[in-house]
Amino acid sequence: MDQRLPVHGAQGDLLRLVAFGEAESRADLARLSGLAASSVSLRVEELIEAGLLAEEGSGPSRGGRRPRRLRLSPGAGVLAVADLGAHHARLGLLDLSGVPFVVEERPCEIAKGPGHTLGWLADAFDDLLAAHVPATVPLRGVGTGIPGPVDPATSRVVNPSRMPGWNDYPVAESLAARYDLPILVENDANLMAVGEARSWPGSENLMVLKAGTGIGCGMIVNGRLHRGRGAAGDISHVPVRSAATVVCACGHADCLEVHASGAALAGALAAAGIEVERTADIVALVNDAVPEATSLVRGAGRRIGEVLTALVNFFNPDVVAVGGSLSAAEPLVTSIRATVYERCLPLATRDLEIAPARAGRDAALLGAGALLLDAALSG
Amino acid sequence: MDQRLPVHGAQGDLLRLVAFGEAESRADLARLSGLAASSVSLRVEELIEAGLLAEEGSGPSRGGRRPRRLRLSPGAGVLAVADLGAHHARLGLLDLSGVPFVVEERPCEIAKGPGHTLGWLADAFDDLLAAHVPATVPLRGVGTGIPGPVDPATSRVVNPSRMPGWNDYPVAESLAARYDLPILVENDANLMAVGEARSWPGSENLMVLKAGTGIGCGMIVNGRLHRGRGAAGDISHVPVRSAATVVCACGHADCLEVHASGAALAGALAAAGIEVERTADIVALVNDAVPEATSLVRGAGRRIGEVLTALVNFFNPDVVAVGGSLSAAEPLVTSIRATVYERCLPLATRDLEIAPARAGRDAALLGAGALLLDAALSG
DNA sequence: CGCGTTGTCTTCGATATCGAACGAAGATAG
DNA sequence: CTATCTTCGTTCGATATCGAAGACAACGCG
Repeated sequence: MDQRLPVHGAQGDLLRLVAFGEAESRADLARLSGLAASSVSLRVEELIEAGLLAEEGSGPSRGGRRPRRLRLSPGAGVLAVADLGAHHARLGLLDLSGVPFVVEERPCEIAKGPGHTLGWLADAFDDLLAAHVPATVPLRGVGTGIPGPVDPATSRVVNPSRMPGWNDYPVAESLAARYDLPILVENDANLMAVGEARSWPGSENLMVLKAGTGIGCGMIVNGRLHRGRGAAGDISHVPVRSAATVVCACGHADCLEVHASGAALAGALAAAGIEVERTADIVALVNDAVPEATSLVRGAGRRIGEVLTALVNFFNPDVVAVGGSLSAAEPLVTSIRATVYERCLPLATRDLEIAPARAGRDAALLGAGALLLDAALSG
Repeated sequence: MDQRLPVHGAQGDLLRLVAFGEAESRADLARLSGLAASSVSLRVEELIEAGLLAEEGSGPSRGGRRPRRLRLSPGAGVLAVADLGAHHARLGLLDLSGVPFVVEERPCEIAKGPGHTLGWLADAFDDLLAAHVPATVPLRGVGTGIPGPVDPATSRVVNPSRMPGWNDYPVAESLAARYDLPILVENDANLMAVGEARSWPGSENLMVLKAGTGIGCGMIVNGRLHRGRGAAGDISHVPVRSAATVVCACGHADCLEVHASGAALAGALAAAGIEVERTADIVALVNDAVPEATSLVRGAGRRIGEVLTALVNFFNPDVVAVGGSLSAAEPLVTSIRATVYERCLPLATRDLEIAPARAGRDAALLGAGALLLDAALSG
């Protein structure tokens, strides 16, 4: 059941082009890969031989002979990916195009520690695989998102604020012990950014904001995830202006997180006598036009926009995509946009799009799939 | 005198490795380029044939046969580069390793407009070439830094704040009309960042601050300059907290520039009855321990540090290098460092170095050389 | 001084890629 | 329906890269 993809050299690039939907024929592949048409034919032949690609009828003519359409072979393999949250995990099985064919959400307490959680996760994967994947179809990679910083050099969790027991735990090694496969461990906001980036073709530089219970951000530079030393994108503790001084768990005052996160809004609503349990409840209140909630969300948007102003001037992205559960509240995006456009350099906002995220709830799973495929297809 | 480098394919990579001092022998080249030793020998042979490389004695043995040391041929060519400022231009001639062998500073009023300035620049280049370069040595590239935003797609100046008449002027085309060669036009802070980056081997992600009369910043991501859409790095109009409200030329209040630039400090000193002409005078005052000057520079450092806090958390670089004429005032770097370390996430500052720039006054010229070589050697 | 070791560079056959030419299959026009 | 053009895919000789083996050159040690 466990085996690495038997690809070498240019084969990986070709497979990737087909998997990501960029190429559908040998001619497409030749154009996009830069290889000679003859070389493409040879490689494709090998990939079909290996059971990874399949020919499937013919495509539409573009004025000449019809192309013979190429697809990933359905039996080529699957990826198992997850997005771990504080109390829930989102699990998915993807085909080698990175398209999910099963997605489930299961309760899971990350605070129970890494040993317990990762064991549970692997069991859940095995469970899903047994239920939805024939034994003949091999598992090709395993990946998970983590709600905390991940050191890209070691794939260990570092200084997580809400994951007791996880600090410096070798997550990737733990999974590798159970699966002899490419393993991916990455911060959840980063995965979301990668997934979201695929919904913005043509844009090479993106900021993807995750506004939920907490605030996270992922950064795509030149089409690739920027990790820095593992902390990149963490804007939750940037100081913001505010009338009242609120101290954050990090020890500093007036971090963005204590003024604009879903948790902070829930607190403020509670102080106003409105109890909410989860961030989705806040969105519901806004959609019901409860003035306190709307006003609070607007304020959060302005605070976030203030922070983004500096970042947009500095990074000058093509797109700022706003995702996370709180982004379903329309005033959030609106007020972020207003603040950034008002205060940024015209040059920086000239071609800037600030918009709700497009990739939906599975963005992180899609991102995990994309990164896993990248890893598997360049080996 | 004008001809493009006659290199194709892998030759460029090899030449680059020798030029940048990373390889000194065929064996080095084989290791670093990933090519087979036999292929390297062939390519090197061709490059020697073409007069670009030369063998120069033998290097030190590492336990076996001595390597035959490779160097760029002295007659291989030169690059002409400049860094245009408001009232001065710094001009240099570089060999193909990017090492300057002539550097001059000449007065030049950029406000006279692009036609005049670029004509003057080309005359100055011709002048320098005639004086220092034999006619047999060809010019291989021309580049210049500009104190304003440059659109990377078109190499035109866009919305420059202090360059009347330059808006949307096709600088690269204008130079190309006079030189049939690779042409480089880039923002001055970006060039400085590229030059500085070469002084930090091993660091892939850098922020390079240029603190002078104005405030600029360049960003190196993954070892390469990040341009965004041409505005990346422009932090001069990020709002900062301040007691007094000062309106900036951009129309907004309390931009970093009006509180922390050399120009702003000069203004504040004048208000205190101390007249200064140039930023260097401020540095002199600080070094003479004039309390008003030192205090103002400290304040500027804190303001800059505040802005950097958000950027460092977000970008998570390996190095923040502080350059520009004002950086010679030691309290500036000290107070930037103190502010950033105090307020940033520990994870983001764990491996962060905040230090004075290492590349010196020619950083921008070095950067221009590096980018020109990159361009010339990948064609 | 001889000899094994280590590292550098070249020779040469094996292999992979390229690119031009060709055949296949369909669109378009008269 | 035929002629012509376009695109797709394959065949095949020319070319470039590779990699193993060997020649070369210096060092260290007995």
